[in-house]
Amino acid sequence: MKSDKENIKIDGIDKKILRFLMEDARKPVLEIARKIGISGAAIHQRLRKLENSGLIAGSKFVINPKVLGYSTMAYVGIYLDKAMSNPMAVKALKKIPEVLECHYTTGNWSILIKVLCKDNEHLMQVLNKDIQQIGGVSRTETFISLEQQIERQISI
Amino acid sequence: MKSDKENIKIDGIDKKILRFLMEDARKPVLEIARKIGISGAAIHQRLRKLENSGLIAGSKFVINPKVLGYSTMAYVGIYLDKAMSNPMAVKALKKIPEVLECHYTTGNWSILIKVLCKDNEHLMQVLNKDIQQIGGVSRTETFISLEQQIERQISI
DNA sequence: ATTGAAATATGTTCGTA
DNA sequence: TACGAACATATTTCAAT
Repeated sequence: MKSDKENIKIDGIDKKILRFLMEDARKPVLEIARKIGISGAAIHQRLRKLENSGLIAGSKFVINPKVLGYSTMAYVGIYLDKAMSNPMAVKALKKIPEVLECHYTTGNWSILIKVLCKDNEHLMQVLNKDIQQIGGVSRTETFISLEQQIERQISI
Repeated sequence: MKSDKENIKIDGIDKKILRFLMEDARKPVLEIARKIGISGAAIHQRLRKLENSGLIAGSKFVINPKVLGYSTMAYVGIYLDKAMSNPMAVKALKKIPEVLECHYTTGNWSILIKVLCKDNEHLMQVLNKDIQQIGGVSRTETFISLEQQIERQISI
C-alpha cells in the first residue's frame, strides 16, 4: 500500500483529535467523539488514516525521572578526532543509558548529546568514565540545565 | 493524601509494565497481564500506585513532524543582557511555537532552546524575526541537528 | 498483593447512506 | 466521510484470600 506521506491533508477535526491524544494518549476515542460531536467510528477511521500517513509515530507513557532520583540534566558538546567516525561514536553512546539524545550537529562540535543523571557526581562519572573514554573523543563541553522551562511537541 | 514521591519502590513487575507502556501507551492492560502472567486487576492496582507516586507523568501521542514538512531541528544558545530577566525571556519564547524546549543553563549562554522548523529559511526567520527581536537577547549561537541518532527516555 | 467475577465502558468492524 | 448497530475486548470495582 502506498504511503501518503507527501500528500497528507489534515483538517480541523483531525487536529482536534490529535490535540486530545497528544495530551493524553489513553483518552478513550469515544470520549473524544462525544466532545467534538462526531461518531466513534468516524474517529476510528480518521485515526487509521493518520497512522497510515505516518503522522502518528506512536504513543508513550511519560516517566518523571525525578521520582527515581534523576535530577541533573545536561547537554554535552563532543569534539571528535577525525579518525573517529560519527557512526562509531554513536554506537558507543547508545550503550550509555544516561544518554537520552544524540544529535549530529553543525558548528563547533561533532555531536551534541543530552544526558540525564542522578546528581552532579553521577554526571561527572558519566563524563569521565563513560564518555571521555570513548576512543576519538578529544574534548567535551558541558551545559547543565538548571531548569527546563519549556517542553512541548510541534503545535498542530 | 500524602505523596509517595520519596519512598517509591518499584519492583521487576512494575518495570515490565512500565516498559510496555513506555513503548505503547495504548497497549491494553489485559494484554500486558497475559504477557507477564499476572491478573489484569493486579496491573491496574500497580498502575494506580505508580500514578499516585508521580512516577507516571502522563502519556502522549508522538507526532512525526517530518510528515508536516518540519525537517530542520536546531539548538540555539542565547546570550541575555543583564537587564533582561530569564523569566521574561521565557515568557516571550513560549509565544514562539517553533520553540519546543527551553533550558536555563550553566556555561556560556543564559538559555539553550530547541527549535523545530520546516527548513533553513524558516529557521532563519525564527532566529531573526522572532528570537533576535526579544528585548535583551544580545546574541545567539545556532547548531543545526543534521540527524538525531538517539531519542529515548530514562531506562527503567 | 493478588485473584476471578460482574458490571460498565470502550474498541472494532461492517453494512448503509 | 460519516453513521449506528452488533460483537469482541477492555476497564474498573469489589469481596475474598
